[in-house]
Amino acid sequence: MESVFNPLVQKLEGFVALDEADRDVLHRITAIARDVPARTNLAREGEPHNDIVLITEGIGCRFKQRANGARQVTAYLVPGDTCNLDITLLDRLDHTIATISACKVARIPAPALREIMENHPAIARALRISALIDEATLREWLVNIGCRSALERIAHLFCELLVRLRAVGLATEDSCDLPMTQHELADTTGMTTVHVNRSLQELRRRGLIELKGKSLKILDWPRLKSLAEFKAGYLRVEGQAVS
Amino acid sequence: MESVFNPLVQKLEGFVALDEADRDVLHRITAIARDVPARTNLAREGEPHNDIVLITEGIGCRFKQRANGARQVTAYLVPGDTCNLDITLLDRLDHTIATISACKVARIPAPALREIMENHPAIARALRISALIDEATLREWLVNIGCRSALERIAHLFCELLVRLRAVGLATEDSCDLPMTQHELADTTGMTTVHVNRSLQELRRRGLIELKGKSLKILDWPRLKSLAEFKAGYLRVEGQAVS
DNA sequence: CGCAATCTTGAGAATGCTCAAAAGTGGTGG
DNA sequence: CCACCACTTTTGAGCATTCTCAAGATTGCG
Repeated sequence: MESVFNPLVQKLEGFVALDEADRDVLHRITAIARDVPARTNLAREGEPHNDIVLITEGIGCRFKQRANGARQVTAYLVPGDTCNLDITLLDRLDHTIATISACKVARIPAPALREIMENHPAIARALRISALIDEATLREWLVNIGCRSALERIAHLFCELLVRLRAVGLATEDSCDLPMTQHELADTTGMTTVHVNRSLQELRRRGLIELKGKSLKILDWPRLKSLAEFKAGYLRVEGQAVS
Repeated sequence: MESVFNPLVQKLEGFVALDEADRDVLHRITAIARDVPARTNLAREGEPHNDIVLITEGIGCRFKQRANGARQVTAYLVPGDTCNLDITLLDRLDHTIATISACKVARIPAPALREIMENHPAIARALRISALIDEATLREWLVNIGCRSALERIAHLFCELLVRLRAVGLATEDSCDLPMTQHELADTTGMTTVHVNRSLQELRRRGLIELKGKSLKILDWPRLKSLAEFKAGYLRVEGQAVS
């Protein structure tokens, strides 16, 4: 029963070698995941919270909101992603965590996670690496919004998403689910919905991508990658056929 | 001799209670800081590196650079700031760390820091909190560039800088050093130098700030703060007269 | 004192935004 | 099973913010 597909195990094994006991613990954590509908807050800005959130299915996000309603998505959470390792060190959350699509979410009490990290150094190490990658991703997003044109931003986001989903076995060589709306893509890339729409059309017109319903297919990876100036290094996913 | 001004001690004491031994270790770390000229790289993107960098005087930054030369500053480092706590977990750096003004910089070998963190739990805890705040600041910068107008971005950056420098005793109630050029402010806020210049003039015209040489004075904190929609919470500096 | 970097100004252009409305899509209840 | 409604995507037109290019003024360092 332990050989069930598990994005968390797959992700962490990309960073460290896990033994049977490690995998066991991770399977047990993953097993407590519960269904959460799309567009549901998992933890709200300003609130204290005590659980570490782990996504095992679906896509979630972190975001901050301005008084005028403007929203900035600061991260996408894909299966295998956890949030807020050191959460007990801060009293309140500075941002909101929510689902985008319907998800399965495990909530791990902070003391339980601490115990796991103490007893399983490989897991602890892998989770710390994971947190560093999340931070590097955040920096790359800043570069994306700060230095790239609208077209490049979308292209870069799609490259990143595909690589991350492939790393946990949730994408084929060239396609993956894309559950977010154009409005959410706009909130992610610092653009308006209208301009996201026109940029998507331009990417399609150039034969770089195909969008069918909620599914993204990359038709020309080399050109998309080069347009976005995408270098996957910051994601630390080795062994990607096309990196 | 231990009562010498020490921004690292001052910063960490804002998060946890330190005992004499803790302070002692921090003073010893700080003492090894050496002079580094302005505009000097401390660690380069793509290179492995084994030292934790600590700024004790001056202002530094992290940045990433695109092939076309475009640069995105992803963080400012003020005295008391360290970088890359868990550095040994990743083989190479995803960004460059450099000085902006002339700095004093201590380089702490990773094993030495690990030992300190093991023997001084209060320091370990404070440094972890510090790392979380750095990440929260990164998120706030993403909001800044993604959601705010040119004028608001500069205003927000100035608010943040003043609060951070006050927290380590390096700013008066309303003014601080501002060693970065308008070109560097542009690379920070995702704008062009020309537009930074015009935005600064507008802030001056509105009576919000005063810039003399490399010194920034905030003339109307309430209005500047409200223009930028600045909420200092993410910086976790309590006890600020004007937060 | 002179040179290089920084700051400032001007004018025209482009990227991306606003507002508005139409077309398409999917889910729900009757 | 259909109809309706809300949400999402698409399109158009005009406009604003910000960029580009270029040159002149100022500052500070050697």
